[in-house]
Amino acid sequence: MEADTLTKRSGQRGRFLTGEPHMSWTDERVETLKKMWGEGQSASQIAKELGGVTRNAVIGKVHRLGLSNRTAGAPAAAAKPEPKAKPAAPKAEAKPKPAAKAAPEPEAEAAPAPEAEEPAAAPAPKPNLPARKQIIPAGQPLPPQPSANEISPEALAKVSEVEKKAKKIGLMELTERTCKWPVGDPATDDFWFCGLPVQQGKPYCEAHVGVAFQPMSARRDRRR
DNA sequence: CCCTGATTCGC
DNA sequence: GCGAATCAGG
Repeated sequence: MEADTLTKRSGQRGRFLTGEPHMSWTDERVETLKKMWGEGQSASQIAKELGGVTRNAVIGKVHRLGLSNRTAGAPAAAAKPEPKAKPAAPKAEAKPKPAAKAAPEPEAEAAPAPEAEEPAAAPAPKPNLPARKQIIPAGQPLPPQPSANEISPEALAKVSEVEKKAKKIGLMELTERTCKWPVGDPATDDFWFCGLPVQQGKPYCEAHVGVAFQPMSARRDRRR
């Protein structure tokens, strides 16, 4: 019957949250922060989720809470040489490197997966794959891997065309705003990602979205 | 260019 | 305590 043990919920004033100018770090919000940070979410993602705060605010809070380091099973291989000498130099590491071959980091961007109408269990796209050898290094939610499929010739043509304009970026350059369409063979030097601006809410650029998300109307009839 | 976290410092 | 500005890096 402790009525004041924590009174965590008594902090809510009589206002409902809706675009409040001053978001404070309520117990609830801090909880979310801890949870997401612990999960490896980025500060910007957390900030977006919480709303009303910037990633700077999130980072600042994280540090104040003393959770600057999210070591939780991840190797991290942190090389934390005591910062000194310069007032601004302790900048090294602390970034999730997808190239870590010692431990897969369960970092997921949470694929938005629009169009949830049809059970698109079978991926479809096939950007570029003359041979049958796909050995994706990272074991993360990469875009649907290629797979023989019938796609509108026009869509494919569009892809072929867009591939010429593709930025041809590397894995490191992938962001939520870059088309994540893989091209080529990961095992060769001829592998890259489209990198063009993605379509709102989708992981690929317009051209690749076209072939990635087939309504399945065009792909049915595949009996053999 | 986009992004990441780290730190500083005025509020 | 808070977070914008800044920094340092990928």
